Amino acid sequence: MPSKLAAPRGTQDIFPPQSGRWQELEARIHALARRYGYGEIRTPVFESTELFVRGVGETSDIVEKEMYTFQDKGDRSMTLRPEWTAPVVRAALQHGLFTQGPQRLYYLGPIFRYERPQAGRYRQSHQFGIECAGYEQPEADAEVISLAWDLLQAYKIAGVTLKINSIGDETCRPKYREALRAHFLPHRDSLSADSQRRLERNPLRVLDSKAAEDRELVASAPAFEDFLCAECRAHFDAVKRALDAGGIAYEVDSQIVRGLDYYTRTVFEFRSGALGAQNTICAGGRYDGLVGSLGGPDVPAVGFALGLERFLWAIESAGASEEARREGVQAIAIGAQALQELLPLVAALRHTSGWPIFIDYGDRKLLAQLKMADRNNARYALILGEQELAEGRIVLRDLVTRTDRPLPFGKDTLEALGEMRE
RNA sequence: GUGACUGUAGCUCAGCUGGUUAGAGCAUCGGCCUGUGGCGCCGAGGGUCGCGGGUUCGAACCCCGUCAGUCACCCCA
Repeated sequence: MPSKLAAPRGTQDIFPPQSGRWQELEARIHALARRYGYGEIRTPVFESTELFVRGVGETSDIVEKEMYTFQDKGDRSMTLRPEWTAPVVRAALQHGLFTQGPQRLYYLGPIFRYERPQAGRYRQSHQFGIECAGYEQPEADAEVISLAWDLLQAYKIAGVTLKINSIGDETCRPKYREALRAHFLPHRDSLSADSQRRLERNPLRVLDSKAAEDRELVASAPAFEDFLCAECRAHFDAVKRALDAGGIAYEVDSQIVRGLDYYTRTVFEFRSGALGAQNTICAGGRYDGLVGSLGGPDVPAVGFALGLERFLWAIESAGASEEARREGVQAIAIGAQALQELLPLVAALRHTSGWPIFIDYGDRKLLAQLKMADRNNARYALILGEQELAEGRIVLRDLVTRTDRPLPFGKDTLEALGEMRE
């Protein structure tokens, strides 16, 4: 706290053991994506500002006030990635992926948004997401939702609900927009200031409002489901059927709209009741027009983004704090000579055993080093002191059962240790 | 961008209505202990009381400003 150099607002440093939980989640994500046939894409952390303005939408909150934008030395306007979909599409276009048939890609990494931080909201946060491009079929929507579902199920987080909706396409959305306008316009003056503005620019967004004065009007607003064109209705029905067939529990919620401009047809959110005000941990939908609007061919696509910070928070509040397993060996030398003798064994163990090998160079007493072993959560201690040195032995102490076992010290030690492994 | 609350040791916090050299627990280091641990006992180091200004004989405490943190709003992962 006295340090003047602190991490920037809304960012965080992650240490053990917390970093271990990140690694575990990330490993699970990579494995899951692989099982669904998705390959990882990595893109630059910053992009040309124009990409996000065009991709995310000029009137979206992200572009209007949340971007980390700067001029580089060549006087180009650059922006730290506030979301992944636009960069993924850009990269796929740049390298001609869309001429090579359907693409299944996933990403895992940081995003940046200039916002006031609060519980579950950061200026640098991390997202896992997937993009399934090249299929307009509802099976793709179901696949994407199913992958997210599997990840959430794997952690058995209670109180997570999946809400889905359809926000139509170019055919039916204008009609619905008009119906919404007709619904709200007579009561315009009783709406919140924000909603009045939204009514002008994008009436769909009024449904997003949580303002108390808007609640009643929003609840009584017409549902998009009643305005869907035949094609969109058929698509939505097929998505629901596929989810049913997959045993995925969902709830149709006509108020799910999503903040980004590029969504079409299916939109969905996973929310956790265990979190604070920011309770959406995963959200996504279909964006059939985005690739075309970024100058590419007419490629339909569907995807989601999942916030890792919120997901980890949900996992933790589910209370699954399991005891750290004891693992590895604390190599203990007593005295300078013993240390020199022990070092080659430490090196050999690090190369061959697969265990974490801990060692202290501080010339501490046995007792102190055993305490270190506890702190390191080591399973065994390998003790080499004067007596052992003189007798050509080394003591392997099981730190759980507290039993000692003398082993020959020398070239047989590794072999003897190998027998310890199950 | 707006609002509320908070800011004392590495961490968690105490510090009564402003009154001498600012405390505790945990953690760290050392000792008890020439070699058998998570416990115990003893001791040590570590603080511009977020920062700046003001009121006062005197401020960690009161006032103003500022910065930071937390939560909430808007909105979102």
